[in-house]
Amino acid sequence: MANDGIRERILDAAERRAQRGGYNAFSFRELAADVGVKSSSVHYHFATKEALLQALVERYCARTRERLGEGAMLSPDEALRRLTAIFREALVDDNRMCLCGLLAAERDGLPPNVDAAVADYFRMILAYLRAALGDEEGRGTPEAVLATLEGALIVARSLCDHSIFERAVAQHC
Amino acid sequence: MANDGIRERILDAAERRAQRGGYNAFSFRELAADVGVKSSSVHYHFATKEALLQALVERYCARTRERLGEGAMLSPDEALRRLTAIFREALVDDNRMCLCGLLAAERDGLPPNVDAAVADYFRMILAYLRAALGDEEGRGTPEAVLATLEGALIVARSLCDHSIFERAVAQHC
DNA sequence: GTCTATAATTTGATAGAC
DNA sequence: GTCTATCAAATTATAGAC
Repeated sequence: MANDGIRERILDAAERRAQRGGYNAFSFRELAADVGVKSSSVHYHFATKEALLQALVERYCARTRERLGEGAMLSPDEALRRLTAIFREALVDDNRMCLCGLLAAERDGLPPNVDAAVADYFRMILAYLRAALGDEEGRGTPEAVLATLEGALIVARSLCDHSIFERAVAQHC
Repeated sequence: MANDGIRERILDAAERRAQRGGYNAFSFRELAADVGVKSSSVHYHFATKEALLQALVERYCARTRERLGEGAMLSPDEALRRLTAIFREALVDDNRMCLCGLLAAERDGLPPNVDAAVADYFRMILAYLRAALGDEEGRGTPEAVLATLEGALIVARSLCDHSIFERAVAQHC
């Protein structure tokens, strides 16, 4: 069950590329080459690019949700630690942006279904933070935490300096 | 001097489109149509798309610098107020992202010169904040302020809710 | 400095054999 | 389910007339 299934491997390749360059930075042919098939085979699994990206964002959102757990059952510190760790990993392991942060930035160039799936991701993160942080305002609002994490990845990647991420999120974690 | 010069009008059109969809979300033909010329005329003013975007980012950076003024000569409150106002305006007036925040997110799909110009923008903003905030840590680090502003635009635009921007940046301004 | 015309390439997508 | 072959459209970019 490790990682078989062409469909999942196509999504893996798309995820890697989309988190680095965005919606228009990769093609069916490139994904096909990554996986070792032809572009028509990619189209067999995903009829359109919109469908592929929608599935990708939904998988990304589901994985994040599983990894975070139930915000209401965690201490504020643990909840923030888990969320920050996910963003830090994207940066440190592979110099990636958050998939949904990047796509949301490109919003006006996205098909409607992708845009909607991205918005759902943000709603999920904000609900998690609201449940975890409760009424304490010492750590900042859920909106501030999420915004800082997204922006910290952008600036740290552009300046090729991971310590920028740490200085940006220090007050929240 | 209001806004004549085809060159400037091309940059205006590119700026509007790039701040909404990113580097690959517009073409020479679209810019030409916006301005009322043909795409070959756009190429007369900017030989390549890389050159056009580089000029665009440099103009964006220079305008922002002029509008901010010298950070060292401003109170921390006034410095933060000015910077926040620029980001808020992009969101409220026209539902735009920060040009450099969007391009930086797409980093791996950018030509090298554009990537470098975007990094210069972030260095400029961070230097401004360092000069303005000095050693006071009460408002957060320069990195945290910049990251929060960039991320706040992303999330607020995706969820079509300007109040998210205000809740995200409230602690800094 | 702008135009027409076009080259060269890439893209998302489809038809049909196997 | 993957392949070969191909299409129609769009893209960046150039040549040359005016």
